[in-house]
Amino acid sequence: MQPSKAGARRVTLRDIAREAGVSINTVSRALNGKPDVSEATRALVQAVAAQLDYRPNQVARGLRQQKTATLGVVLADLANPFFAEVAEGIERTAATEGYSIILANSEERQSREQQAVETLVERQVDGILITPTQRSEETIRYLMHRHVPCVLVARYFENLDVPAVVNDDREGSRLAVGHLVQRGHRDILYLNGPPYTSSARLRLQGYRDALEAAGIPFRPSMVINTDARSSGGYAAIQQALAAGIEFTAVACFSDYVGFGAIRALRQAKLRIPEDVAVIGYDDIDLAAIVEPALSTVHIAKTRLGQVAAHMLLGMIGRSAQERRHPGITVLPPQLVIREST
Amino acid sequence: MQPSKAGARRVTLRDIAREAGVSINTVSRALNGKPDVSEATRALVQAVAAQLDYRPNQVARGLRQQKTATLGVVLADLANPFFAEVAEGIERTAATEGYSIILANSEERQSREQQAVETLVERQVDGILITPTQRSEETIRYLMHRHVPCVLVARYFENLDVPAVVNDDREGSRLAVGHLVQRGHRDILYLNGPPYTSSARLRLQGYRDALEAAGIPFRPSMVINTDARSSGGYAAIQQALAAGIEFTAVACFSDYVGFGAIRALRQAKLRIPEDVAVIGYDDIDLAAIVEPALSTVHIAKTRLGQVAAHMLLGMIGRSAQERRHPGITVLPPQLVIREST
DNA sequence: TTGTATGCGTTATCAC
DNA sequence: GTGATAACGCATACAA
Repeated sequence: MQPSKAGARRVTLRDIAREAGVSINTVSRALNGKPDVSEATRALVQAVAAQLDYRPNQVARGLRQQKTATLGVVLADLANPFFAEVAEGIERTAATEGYSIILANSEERQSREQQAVETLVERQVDGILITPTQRSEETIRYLMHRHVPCVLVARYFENLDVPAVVNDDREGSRLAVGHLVQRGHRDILYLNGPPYTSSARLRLQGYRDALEAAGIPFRPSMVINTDARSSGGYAAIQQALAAGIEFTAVACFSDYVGFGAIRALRQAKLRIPEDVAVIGYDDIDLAAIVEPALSTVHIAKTRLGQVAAHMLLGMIGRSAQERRHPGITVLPPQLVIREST
Repeated sequence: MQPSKAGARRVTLRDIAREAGVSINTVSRALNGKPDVSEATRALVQAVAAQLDYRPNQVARGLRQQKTATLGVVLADLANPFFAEVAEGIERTAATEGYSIILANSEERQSREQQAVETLVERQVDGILITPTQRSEETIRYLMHRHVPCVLVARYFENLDVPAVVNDDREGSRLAVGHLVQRGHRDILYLNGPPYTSSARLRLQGYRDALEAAGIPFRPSMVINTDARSSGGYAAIQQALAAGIEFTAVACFSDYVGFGAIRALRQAKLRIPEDVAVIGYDDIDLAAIVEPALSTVHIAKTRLGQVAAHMLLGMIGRSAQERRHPGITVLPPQLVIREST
């Protein structure tokens, strides 16, 4: 018997059944380790299945069982190492638990996010992990309305009762700025991220907390909004320098912003950390590699993904009504002091 | 009528049919824009569908049509910005063409790669994009044997007739090293990547090409193998320094390796580029941001993904026999000179 | 123009 | 233990 000629139809349970001389569902139960099937026939069926190189059709199985063993993942920016690492964590635990992931990239755009979520629903994913754009709550409400298990990652909505796994952004930022204060800095610039994200708002709040704790008055002129890209950090520093703002340290929304800031600072012939200290946030792996190595706040990014995936899997396990909200899990950030402060 | 109570069953064609007072397949053709359905009933059906917030079940559709509109993507290292950007390109064109992607991460391990591919086959993906670990050809052969359309990305097998989209690694490396030569360097260290990958082998070859073109004898002692991580670049430089190898420039397998090299060089109080020039490969976005900005070879990573996805989609369009191999597409690299050379 | 019947590959519910 | 039979939701060949 020639296995799979050109354009060969895929082998199904029916083929095995015919070959083994048993019924189609005996094959099914034999292969799925169900009871009530003699060891003899089970062995026979398994042998035939192996010989024919049988692979179960998960699409058919998904239709029948109303369960696809698939998780939807929609990320705000796949090209950003932060999200890529989160994705890595998600993928790993999903794979370990026998789930596949369908990945979508919203590129921080509400329309793409909405589109992605609708596609995932149509594809009957068992649950969705999402780093929301936060430009609108619509998408999340839609998911809740359709009773699709959902966990927010890295960002969350204060006014929406949806499970989430986040880093303690406020605390992390407080740590970072507190560190600067401890080093004797009082004129600390803050390069903020997109204010529509919970992470940006909370990190800004942490900055204020740290100032307040040190008795340093908060000055709105010391915070500059950026787009969270390194070019944003670069532009912000140039802007601050041009405006004649005096500062000896700069705390950044992210490492990327920090890299841009460092670049602008250096071009202005300022030494780091002697003239100006710089601290980032996220601790992407390049932060440790760059010269000077960037002080920052470590987020366990892979872990974030893993924890979120486990939480979602837990929700999927139980039925709709007993599916109590697991609430918000907050992972502790960690200050990492390197060379830039 | 209350749309979706708690634990509501999903609305199907049958529900629309009942509500609209027509048959189930009239609904199907009305919704799918098929001909032979009066405009009146089509309008009615669409109205009812909208009112019930109907979403087609793509799993059922996939089973019926033997086509899932899904692409499998298996990446060697999701956390690596290079692959993340490739993934971004793939995802974007897939989404544009109405396809979803199931993402798997092989982490450069043969066992995970094999596992991933088998899962994708079971899930009936219409085709697979893969950056092979190249530790074994087994996986690819398996795919060919099963007649699953497949395109290799960024790496390829010289002895296997499989479509691929790659960067011209040999030419890119030749460009990079040629640039170093032109700057007057003759003692050029080469930090090699994992030799089992086609990209590493070809880039090493490009290094030799450039030396030969300049009449500089190749010395095996000038090439040091690394694991392609920045720590590898760091260690390689330390090793070279300790061994007393003399060099005025170092060409690297990747930007990551270059970053590590720069770090080691600086710790040894060597100035860049005055004492030692460094050039990378890939042009990940951080290369431009870092101080000194890294000279490198640009690969159109997103484009790589887009082209590969389009090629795969083209293969999926045609039937198995008329599906001639589209061959190997080679994208031109581009030398980017910044501050490190 | 519309409805009926069948099947995609699988699992589950029943008889035997 | 095992085997018919139905059903998951949809699309299609065919009948009306």
